[in-house]
Amino acid sequence: MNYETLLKQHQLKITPQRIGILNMMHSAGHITIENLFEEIKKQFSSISLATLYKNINSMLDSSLITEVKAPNYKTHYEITKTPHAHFVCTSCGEHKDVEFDMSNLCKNLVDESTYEVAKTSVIVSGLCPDCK
Amino acid sequence: MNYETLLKQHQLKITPQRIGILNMMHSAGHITIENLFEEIKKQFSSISLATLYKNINSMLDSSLITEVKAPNYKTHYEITKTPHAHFVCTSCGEHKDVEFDMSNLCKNLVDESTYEVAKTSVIVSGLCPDCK
DNA sequence: AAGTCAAATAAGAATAATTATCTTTTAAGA
DNA sequence: TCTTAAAAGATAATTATTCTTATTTGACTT
Repeated sequence: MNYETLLKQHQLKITPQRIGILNMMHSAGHITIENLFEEIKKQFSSISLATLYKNINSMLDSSLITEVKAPNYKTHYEITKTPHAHFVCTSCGEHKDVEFDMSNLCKNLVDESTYEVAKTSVIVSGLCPDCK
Repeated sequence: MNYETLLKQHQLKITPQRIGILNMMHSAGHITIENLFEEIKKQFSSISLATLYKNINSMLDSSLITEVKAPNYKTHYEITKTPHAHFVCTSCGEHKDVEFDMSNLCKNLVDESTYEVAKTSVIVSGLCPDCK
């Protein structure tokens, strides 16, 4: 699916800046605000940091993107995909997606008759294969 | 165990401010920097915010405390306990500990022959029993 | 118990990160 | 096309965090 229709589905206006942000985010996999700004400036030299923040926030509000907040690392952003876990390498800092069935996890976590589970975030840190 | 020996174990100097911070953190369970500062000022009216930040950082470095970074919420801090998961209520904002066996989870998550897992963070959000 | 020293504190300056304000521009529907 | 609400850009304001310097204090030694 392309980003135009994705934005439309989330009732967000289609702008070149937003397309650019989503492209960067997609090719990086996960990216911080500051890296995103660096990259996006290459394409839109006059883009304002405020525009970036505002777009990040509106895309977060609509759940088009997701924030990944790993302990000891800056927040990374990714395009929302099917639920999965993250692995963060303490050596190279890389954030990697890890396939994982969240719904199964929740059954073991809290009593779903008393809690109403909405989202689950699983972040594992350690050494990735390259750094081990 | 009291906080003096806990600090000593982590090779941190015992100061009244640090004892106070740990007391607040313990009674709150999980607390943000700003709430911690509000509370601690009642006890140490002249405490500096820089002191709070520096202590939080040194206690994080030594793993005496742990940061809990839930999506959409400010970072909360807690005294490091045995590994457990967290539940964050999207209605009242409460952070609650949830018993959970992390080591078991990891076995299903990544191939431990290629990855070296150090820590795991599991944060579930939704409605707590009181808000459901 | 007094002396020493590295580390911690306080105060405030400096820097970084995020949000708000205001004007201009633009996407999208009539 | 025209219209309008929303988005972009510029920059100010706010908030969060770190740094600097002088002073104080905890912990260790004698």
